[in-house]
Amino acid sequence: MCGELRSSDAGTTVTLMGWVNRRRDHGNLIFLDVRDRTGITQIVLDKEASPEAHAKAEAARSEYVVAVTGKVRVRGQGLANPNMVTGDIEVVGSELLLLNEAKTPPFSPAEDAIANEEVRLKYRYLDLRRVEMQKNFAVRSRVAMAIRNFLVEQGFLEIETPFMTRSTPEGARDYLVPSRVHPGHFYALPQSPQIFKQILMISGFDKYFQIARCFRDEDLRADRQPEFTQIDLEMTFPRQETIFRVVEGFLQTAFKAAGVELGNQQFVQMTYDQAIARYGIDKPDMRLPAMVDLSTELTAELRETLKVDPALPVLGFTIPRVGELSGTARKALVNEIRGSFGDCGLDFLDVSRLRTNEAFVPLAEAIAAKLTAEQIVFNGENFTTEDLAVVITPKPGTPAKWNHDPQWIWKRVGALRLELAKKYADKHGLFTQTGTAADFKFLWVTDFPMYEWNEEAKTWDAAHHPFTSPHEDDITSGRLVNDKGAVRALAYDIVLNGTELGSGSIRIHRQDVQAEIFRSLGMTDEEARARFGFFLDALEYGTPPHGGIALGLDRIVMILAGASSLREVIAFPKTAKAIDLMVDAPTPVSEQQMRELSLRTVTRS
RNA sequence: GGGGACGUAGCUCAGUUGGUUAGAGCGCUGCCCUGUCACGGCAGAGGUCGCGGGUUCGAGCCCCGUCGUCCCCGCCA
Repeated sequence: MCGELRSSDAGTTVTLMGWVNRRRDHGNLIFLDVRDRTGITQIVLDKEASPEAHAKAEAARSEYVVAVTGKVRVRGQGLANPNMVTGDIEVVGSELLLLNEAKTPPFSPAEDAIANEEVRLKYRYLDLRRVEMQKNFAVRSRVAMAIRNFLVEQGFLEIETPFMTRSTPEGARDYLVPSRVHPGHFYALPQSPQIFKQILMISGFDKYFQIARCFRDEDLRADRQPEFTQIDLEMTFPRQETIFRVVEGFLQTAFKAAGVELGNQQFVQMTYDQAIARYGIDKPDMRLPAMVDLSTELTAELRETLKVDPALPVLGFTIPRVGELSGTARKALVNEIRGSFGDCGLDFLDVSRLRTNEAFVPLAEAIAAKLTAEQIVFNGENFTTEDLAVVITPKPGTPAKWNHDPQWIWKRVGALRLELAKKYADKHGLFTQTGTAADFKFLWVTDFPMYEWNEEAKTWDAAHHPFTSPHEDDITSGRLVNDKGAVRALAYDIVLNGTELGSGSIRIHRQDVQAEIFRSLGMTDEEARARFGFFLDALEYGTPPHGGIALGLDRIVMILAGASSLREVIAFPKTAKAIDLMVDAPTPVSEQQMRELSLRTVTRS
């Protein structure tokens, strides 16, 4: 194929088929770069040697589909192109067929500059011809295959589950499919195969997996599409660690398939509480140092002078290798931070300014020492003026909302940490991909809270999903009833570079516990039966302990491809408004179709 | 649902304080060219300045609305 010929092929006669990437017309000599999935080869057409082929080449244009037959020749002295893999050779075209013409494309797949997304998505077939995209989908295919092979070798059975299933009101909004046969009734597309995979465990398939399409009718983000692909798995009699080892195993294999040798990289583990306290987020980006609480460094006196609330944490963090900021840049930064925090009682403490006042020098030193300690733990480097230090203090008399949720300040400062990291990403180089294991920082987050307080409805909701098992201790201790906020779930997330790759849990396998959880979520037994009766029934027929996880294949590939949007690794993605610009979906349907489904549209006020 | 950025030639973009005929690069069309590889040279075509309204003697530029794309918050068990 076009990317495969080398100087060792010299002398052989070949036929190449592909698209005209570029044409360079020198009059009696024409060069055609012919492109296919594997690469590009230069074809030379000489008017004297092959007048017919040359004449056809004159008519050829970008993106014409051609077939060229000719002899492979090593290029002469000084004619090789070191920038091309096939640059040592060329094919001397003796016969050229124009298999198909092409309209002038709205943008060229050969161009380095890429068009705006609207045009790319509308002409997706042209966009997908670009080398970059071809590469992404090759990675995707290899990764999926590696995972499939790994799981099958580990004794997992691939089983498909329905796309048309039953609507479950919990969680994300469902995509609904109207039933023709049952007027007014709807199927729902699965948000995940959750209940089916648990039933498969009850059915005795002790290790199940599926590369499954899932559907969620929620608003999109760069890392969220309405339909996406999960590597879904479940097994019987697992401990958390059993699941972790399986996932770590297939990630190693998948990354290897994509050309990244993770070796024996540590999959760090921390609890949800630790993650919030150290990073202010449940999916910490471990490519950056953690936050540190500096409140112990401030004496009561200093707090008074600096107007710092004594009851709340003083959080500091560094963004390494930002480089020294100019005075103006520094001022702008401080204003920006103060501006965004002004309404919630947080203030920026400028460590370098502290040093200018003798009374505060010891404090500045103490803070610097703590930040240094953290940075040494992180990457072995001392904290220097090259690193950006940010210290955020709470003013006394802070807004009441904090009193209900002391984690609020951690989360808020944690968000700032990410914002600044992104802002200085190019400068500090921590996010620059090197193609080695060091680019990828994995993390398991465990012990998620079981319940989440819903301020609007004044109820406790399931933080994960209602089939998640609480810690055994929390069942026996009675916290399930008395102290829902403190109940920990046997739920875990796998996080990579600040992106949640997957989420799983050990499930409830006892009908009485399941019923108890439904009750604790404010569901009466009747309601639970109405929604999940079939599942409660199943639990009563000998359910083994089981658990599993689901990982976003799209996100894994996105990170491996170094892309910043899922659209780069999904062949036919949708826009932020969930529209497919190529096929133009969704569309209205005919009156006839609507009638068949017993549907009528109404205008919403 | 909310906030922000963007929308000018096929593509990427510039367009000053509101002022005559709206520009560049790439691409495209024609002609020339035997060693280019982002080929080169000459000539040329190509515009509903997203759309609608308003202000003004005059709007690509100001105001209001609207549509589209992207990013973020909410939402995503």
